[in-house]
Amino acid sequence: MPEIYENTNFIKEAIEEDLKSGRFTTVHTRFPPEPNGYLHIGHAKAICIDFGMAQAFGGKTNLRYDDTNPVKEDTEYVDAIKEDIRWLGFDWDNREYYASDYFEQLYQWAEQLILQGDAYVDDLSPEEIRQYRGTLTEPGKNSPYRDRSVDENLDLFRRMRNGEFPDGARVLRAKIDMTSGNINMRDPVMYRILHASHHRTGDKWCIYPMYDFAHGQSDSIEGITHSLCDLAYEAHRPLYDWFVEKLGIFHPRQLEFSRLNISYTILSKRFLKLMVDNKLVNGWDDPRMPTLCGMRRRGFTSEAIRDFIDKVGVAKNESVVDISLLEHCVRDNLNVSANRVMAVLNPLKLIIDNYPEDQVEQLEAINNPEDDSAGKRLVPFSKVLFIEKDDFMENPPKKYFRLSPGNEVRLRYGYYVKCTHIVKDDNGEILEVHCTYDPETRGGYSPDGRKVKGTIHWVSAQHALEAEIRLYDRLFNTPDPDNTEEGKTFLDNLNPDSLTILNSCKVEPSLKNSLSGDRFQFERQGYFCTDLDSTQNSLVFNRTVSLKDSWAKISQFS
RNA sequence: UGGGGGUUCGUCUAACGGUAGGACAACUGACUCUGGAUCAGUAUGUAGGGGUUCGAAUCCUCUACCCCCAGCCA
Repeated sequence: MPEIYENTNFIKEAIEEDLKSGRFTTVHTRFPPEPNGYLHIGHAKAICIDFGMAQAFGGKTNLRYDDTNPVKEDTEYVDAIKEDIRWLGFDWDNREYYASDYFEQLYQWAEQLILQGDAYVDDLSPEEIRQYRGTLTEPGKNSPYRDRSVDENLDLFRRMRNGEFPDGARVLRAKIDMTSGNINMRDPVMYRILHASHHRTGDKWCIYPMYDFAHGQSDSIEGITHSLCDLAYEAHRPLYDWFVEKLGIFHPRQLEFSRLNISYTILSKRFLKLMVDNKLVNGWDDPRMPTLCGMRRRGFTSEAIRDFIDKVGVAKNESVVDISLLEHCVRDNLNVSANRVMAVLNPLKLIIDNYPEDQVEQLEAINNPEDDSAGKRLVPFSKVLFIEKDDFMENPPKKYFRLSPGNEVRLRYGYYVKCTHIVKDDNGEILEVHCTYDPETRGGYSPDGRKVKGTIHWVSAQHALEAEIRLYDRLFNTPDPDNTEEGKTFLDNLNPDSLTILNSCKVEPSLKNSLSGDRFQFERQGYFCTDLDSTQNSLVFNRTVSLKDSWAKISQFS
């Protein structure tokens, strides 16, 4: 498992104190996803914290599905979630649990609370319960069914289990305090009637526990010492504590941290699902999605994501992390791990007039200057090449170091070439750039020591492979997509240019056998990976992230 | 105008009564066969007011602002 969380944070400090004080002697955490959707990078933060904290103290982490609501959950998600956690680099050994494993125990505990006079069956309708609950500023009032006898409660609850009542007819409630300032303590619902088939227990149950009655006790059963969750559950902690205290069972400690937010990004299962369902993106694993499967397909490495989560830190401040930090982490990781390769996205023909017609040279190129062990490769060179359209300008501005009439540049790993003239079509569009090369500069060095300012990449026309290249950009064009004016939604902030498909790109022949998931740096362009759709005869690459481009910055000011 | 949290460079995050530090972003410059990478440097911050103290981001107090809670969701 990856090393993570060498940095300190308030949770780590709290755990240290607990160990020191003897409140706990070991550290055991859990990651509790609900199997109702795909994991996104917000979950990655929780995963890294849950597993990372346990690991920091030599403890364990359980995977536990929080599957208490059969109408929303599906086994489809169970496997996807496991795959994503493993991909991220974490392992729960054989400790794969389900809240539904504990349904019988939870039921018994519910009866115990009834026997203790701490729970009652309520016949109020959902609407009435809402009314009786009061508001944020007014206390609630007791249900007329609140003072039923233990025997009656027990009888009714057993009949709820037996399926004698329709959905919504009754609920089991904790008897706490209808006047509490904390609305969660105003006799919260423990069980509801749901005649629905559960993905694991099938039709065995028609009553299902609520989150609040399931989570803490599940933690307790598993011996979880530190139950780490997001700030939303802070107001539920008194209830969490209340249940385990009343039941007299092992009492884990719940600690809350702020969830991850990223600029130009939406991290809401509901919104992500909306985009998938409305085909605004091509599925959960669309490379533009912040889902782990989407990011994986995009070419992100799990190392980069873990590094990002680590750099973001753990605190209680509600914060929005700049997406540029994520991009930095991806570049940082890919820079040292991805092999370099030459690819021309928008081809322009470059003809070397003084190069022998049928000659082909194999030029040596370095695979990764950051990693000697990556070795070298040979790239074929010939008279007719493709270069990037952007790398030629007929009337260049100042500080443009690339090819232009009369100017000399270096073809990477190749020769110095000097532009002599261009050929245009009737519309004035440049068809060919002609140049001459200096045979003395093979490999990219000149014996007379003269310097060229620019180095451009190229692909030999007769050896080039055709490829489709998908350019991805941020999905939204505003930093806070969900913050919209009246009458608009986050969908109005979708970036119409988040996907650009380039169809006749030219890539060097070494890419012929690349496999889905392979990552490369296309020199001077960015990091790319071979897409799932790619085949040997029809190559497809995704742009993971562009390289930092200081020319773009210079040119935008001139 | 109930309850619970929060507020430190543009953005995240440290500092636990003793020089406000790091990362990303930005801007200089150096170097470079990727206008990449790397290196060096610059600027920017304790929400506000009182108080305690030799000394306060840190302790006390008042104020302001932000977030969460009124699902038979999690």
